[in-house]
Amino acid sequence: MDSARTPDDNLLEDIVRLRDDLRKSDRRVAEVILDRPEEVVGMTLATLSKAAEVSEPTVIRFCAAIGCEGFRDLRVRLARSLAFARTTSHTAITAEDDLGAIVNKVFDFNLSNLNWAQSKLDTAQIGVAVDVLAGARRIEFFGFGASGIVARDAQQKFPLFGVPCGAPVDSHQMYMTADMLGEGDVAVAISNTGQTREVVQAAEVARARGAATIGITGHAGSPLAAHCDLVLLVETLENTDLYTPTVSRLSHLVVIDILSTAVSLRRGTAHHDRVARMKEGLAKLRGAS
Amino acid sequence: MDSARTPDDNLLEDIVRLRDDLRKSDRRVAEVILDRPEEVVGMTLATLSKAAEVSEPTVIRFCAAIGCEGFRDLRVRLARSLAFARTTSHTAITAEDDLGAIVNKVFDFNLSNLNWAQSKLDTAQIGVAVDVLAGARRIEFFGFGASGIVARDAQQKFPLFGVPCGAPVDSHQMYMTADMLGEGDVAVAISNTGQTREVVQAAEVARARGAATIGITGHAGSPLAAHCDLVLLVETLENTDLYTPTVSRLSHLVVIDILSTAVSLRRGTAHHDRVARMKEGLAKLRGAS
DNA sequence: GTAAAAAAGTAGTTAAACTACATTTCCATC
DNA sequence: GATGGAAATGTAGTTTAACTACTTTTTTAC
Repeated sequence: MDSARTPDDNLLEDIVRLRDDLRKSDRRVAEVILDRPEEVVGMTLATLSKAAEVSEPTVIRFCAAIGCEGFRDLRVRLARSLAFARTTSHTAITAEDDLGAIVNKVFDFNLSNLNWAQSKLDTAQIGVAVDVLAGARRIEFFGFGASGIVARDAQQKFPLFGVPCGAPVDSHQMYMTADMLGEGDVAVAISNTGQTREVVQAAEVARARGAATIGITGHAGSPLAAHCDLVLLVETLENTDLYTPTVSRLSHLVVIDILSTAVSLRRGTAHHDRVARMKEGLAKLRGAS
Repeated sequence: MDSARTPDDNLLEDIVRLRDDLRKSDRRVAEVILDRPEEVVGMTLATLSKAAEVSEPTVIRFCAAIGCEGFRDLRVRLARSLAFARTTSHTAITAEDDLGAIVNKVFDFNLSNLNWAQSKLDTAQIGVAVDVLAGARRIEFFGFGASGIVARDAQQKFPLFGVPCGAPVDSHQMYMTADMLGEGDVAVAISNTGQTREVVQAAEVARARGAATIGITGHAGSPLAAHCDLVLLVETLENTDLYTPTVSRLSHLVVIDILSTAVSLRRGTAHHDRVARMKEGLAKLRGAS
């Protein structure tokens, strides 16, 4: 996909991920960069090598190891990375953080994660999912907990999908709904881990009943992926520090936006006019006159 | 807020703005940069001077004229500017867009909106809200439609808030809940336009009953703002193109993340341990072992 | 323990950014 | 229109920074 952005754009996160496979000296450079990236953007090679207590060629080798073409390229790509987020998934929120730091870290985690998800998303798979959804007689979204929020949000997009949409809220309703699906229906099952029992079960049952099943998950080899005809892998920089918010739901919401928009655009003029009219009425309800 | 990233750091726009006041030769450099900025990021001074048909020192002078500390600084700031611009430069989604373009536009609308919201958020107001929420006996979140999704998400954060939290789902329950609130309770009312009748009413009633009211809205002068003790203004780049997704809900979700995290960090060790234990159990439910 | 490979540093070279000075162009005044 | 001064711009050279080549040290495998 020529217009998709590449991981080049999130160098900080690349450094975090590659860190364990780097040479010992390279890791010292990495630590300095991760510790104070905004400063490093303005440093010379000599300054950075001193800060990391390695030689200049070692820094050059570090640049090559992380995929940069020299130090100049490192600086440019780091600046680009910092435009998105100044912290990485490895940064914890602690009780020592003042409110400003909390605000920035929470935003940056989410920004960085969205950017990461975008760069890793397989547009061809999205295209297949759009085909399936555009042909659906009915769509049911299954999710629990944070993914339940995404499922409910997706259901609200039923005017864009252009067919009846549901999002059952408890595990019994989920089972019942899945069981009543059949040929021509689509089940979209959402779970970042891909292991939430109720969601996996719903996908399994829906599939057994003849519905097409689409999984939205962060884990390709998960039980959910195994029970779906199609998997939309939404990679996430999730980290498990106690106070780091669950960021996957935002990228899942964006994927829902994409699916609903793309399906809607498939529908043609009558649908388009109908959606426009509905949005106009909704704006009145919302009071945006 | 000294550590907030602002869209002010946008060299491309600076160049456009300053262009008419630049020297003639400087304008030739500006034209090359504006014509092909992505290339310029990777150029040497010599290459750029040739492309602009000026001498090298003239390019250096151009750098100084636009506020850069030399060519190296120009390159870094241009890279940063481009990273911002890439997320903000999209036209409306139309039926002519291929799927790749839709994917990028949807992501970029959301990314640029989060960036904007972050830069405009008043951290002092967030701090006041955190104080109020940390002292609440009970918290109820009110939202409808897309904001209903946010309210439900916020309610799910009750372990972090550390007090009972609710998010009534229909207008009758919202009214009943608001009416039963009292001194010591907090009502958080969420509406991007600030004009959704049911949400405004809930805030009004809750406030009349003695609850502290916090509004999360994109519009400072709205009816919702008028009925709240405290307003968290979450600015949004919302646009009303038919197929541009409702991006405000993502920034509202991030604000909920911030509030819940900050309140949780206020609670102390016993709460901290309790949250940790709960998250551990939840991870098991989610299957992340 | 030994040899080979990998890692890392020193020394030097090259390229790039920048400064100093000279030349050209433009503007204001008569 | 001519002249002088200021501003703009370029040439030439210097300095700095990035990088390469080779040497030394450390690590790994047998």
